[in-house]
Amino acid sequence: MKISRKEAARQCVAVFDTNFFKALCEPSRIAVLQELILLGRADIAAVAGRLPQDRSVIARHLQQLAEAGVVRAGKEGRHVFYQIDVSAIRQRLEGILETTKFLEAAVGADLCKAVKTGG
Amino acid sequence: MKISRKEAARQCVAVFDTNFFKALCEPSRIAVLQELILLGRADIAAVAGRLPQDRSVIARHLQQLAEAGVVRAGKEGRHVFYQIDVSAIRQRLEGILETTKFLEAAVGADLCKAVKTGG
DNA sequence: CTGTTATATGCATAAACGTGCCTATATGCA
DNA sequence: TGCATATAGGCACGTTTATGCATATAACAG
Repeated sequence: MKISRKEAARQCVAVFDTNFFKALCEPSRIAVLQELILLGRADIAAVAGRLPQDRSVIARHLQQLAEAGVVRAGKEGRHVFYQIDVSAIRQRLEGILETTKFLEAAVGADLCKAVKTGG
Repeated sequence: MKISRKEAARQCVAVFDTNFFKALCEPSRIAVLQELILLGRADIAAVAGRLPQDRSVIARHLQQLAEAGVVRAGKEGRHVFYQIDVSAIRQRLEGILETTKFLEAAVGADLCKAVKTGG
């Protein structure tokens, strides 16, 4: 399907301007995610026990990751267990990749024209 | 191929902790990217002319996008022309998706075990 | 050579964000 | 009820970062 450059730009913004990338662009949150992978499923204290930051900091990072759909939270009594939602991440990435392919089709056609200022 | 959880975590960090996501997590830079898609290939002034920020700000955003491999720069006389590198973005996303699938295979197996603190 | 234009960069400022401390709330245990 | 633990959230502080201005450098036009 041939889509317009304008539509491609709109889709690009819609895909990239989300909390998904925002959540994954911080090294500390990646570290949290790494510990979560190693532990499989763990509560906040268990994750924080393996990282230098304060518990409250880890708790907030996990909240942010959950809002981004990267991890899932499950409350059990006093504990809130987190686990990485790999299939959600994969689906999100597949969607982004699909949009990128549309973008490639829309942009690749006429890259010859160059826009510059008056001079 | 079956990979260990530890190896999956290592790969996850290697993939996510890059300037690629860092470049794409800022709305202003996404706007720059959007204009670049609309214009096809343009110099800094042409992009900045369509955005509220100062030229120098746009120039730095474009530099950052170039360092992340999202756009390509080509100097022609006084002008520096930028264009989005969609195939590079696609290849990068495909690599990330591949890692995510490995992660899915390593993590999905034993998600039953839960780690929590002593209490 | 002079002036104009495009970009790069140093600097200061403001906003966003990560971080840690403290406290409130809630849950579980004796 | 009384106490300990897990989490949530307010608050202040320091760092990062986006932004704009001024200036330097480079290239083109006259």
